[in-house]
Amino acid sequence: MTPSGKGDLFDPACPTRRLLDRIGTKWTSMAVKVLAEAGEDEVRFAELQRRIPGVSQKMLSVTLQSLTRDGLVARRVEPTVPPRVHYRLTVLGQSLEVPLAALRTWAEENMAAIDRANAAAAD
Amino acid sequence: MTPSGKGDLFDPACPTRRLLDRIGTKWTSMAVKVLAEAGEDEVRFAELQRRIPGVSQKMLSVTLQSLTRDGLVARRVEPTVPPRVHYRLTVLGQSLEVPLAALRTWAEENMAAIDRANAAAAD
DNA sequence: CGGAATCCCAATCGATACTG
DNA sequence: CAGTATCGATTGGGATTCCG
Repeated sequence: MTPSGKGDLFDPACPTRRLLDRIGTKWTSMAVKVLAEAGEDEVRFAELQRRIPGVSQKMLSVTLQSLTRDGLVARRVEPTVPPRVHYRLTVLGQSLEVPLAALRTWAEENMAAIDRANAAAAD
Repeated sequence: MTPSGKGDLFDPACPTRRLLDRIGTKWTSMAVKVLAEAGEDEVRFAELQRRIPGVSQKMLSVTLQSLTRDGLVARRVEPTVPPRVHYRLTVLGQSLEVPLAALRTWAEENMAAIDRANAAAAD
């Protein structure tokens, strides 16, 4: 990356876009929310899938991998057979939950207004 | 839209995902930021493009259309020739800026930690 | 049980060209 | 100037199958 070439892009100093690329991915915010609701408790893979309606095994898997690589989620494997894998938010992940919760609150309070604007624009 | 159709999915009671679908789109958050920085002032199309490095005419256009339909941005056309089109955040758009700014702050403060986690995971 | 691998479709985005 | 139209490349993500 960093094509210092020509039409060169925005600035690498814009972490916001990079963050939105991550949390904007289809299932990430829901996974963070579910894990945040669990508080200190760990949540197993299947349980997460149950609590995130519509998510496929694959997408939940890649989503959790991504969050784990980013240091937002911690993964713990019980070496039993069959294995049990537990997830929880890291401290960093919990700190992200704060602004994310604010965004959720905004969404809950204002999506209706956005829907109304869209309906009005549909003329 | 209005996923009353079929591709329908999880619960419609989750406005967060729908919001993230919008602001998570590549240029939306940057456009909102630039418009927010302008405060009460209006910003012209070309000026927005100048302030959002890398955005194409087309993408800026569709982004602004989307924001306008959502009632987050107001569009004003001066019927001169050539025309001048001005954009500004609506009150709703300004209210979105608040949680969005919080997310930006988080991003600026913690993306480095995420990058470090990624580097550490690259083993 | 919790993934990894593969396939495939749909949406997104960029480049380019054209218009009022 | 501020778009719209079209096309092609890239990506996201769902379904399915296989593995430890």
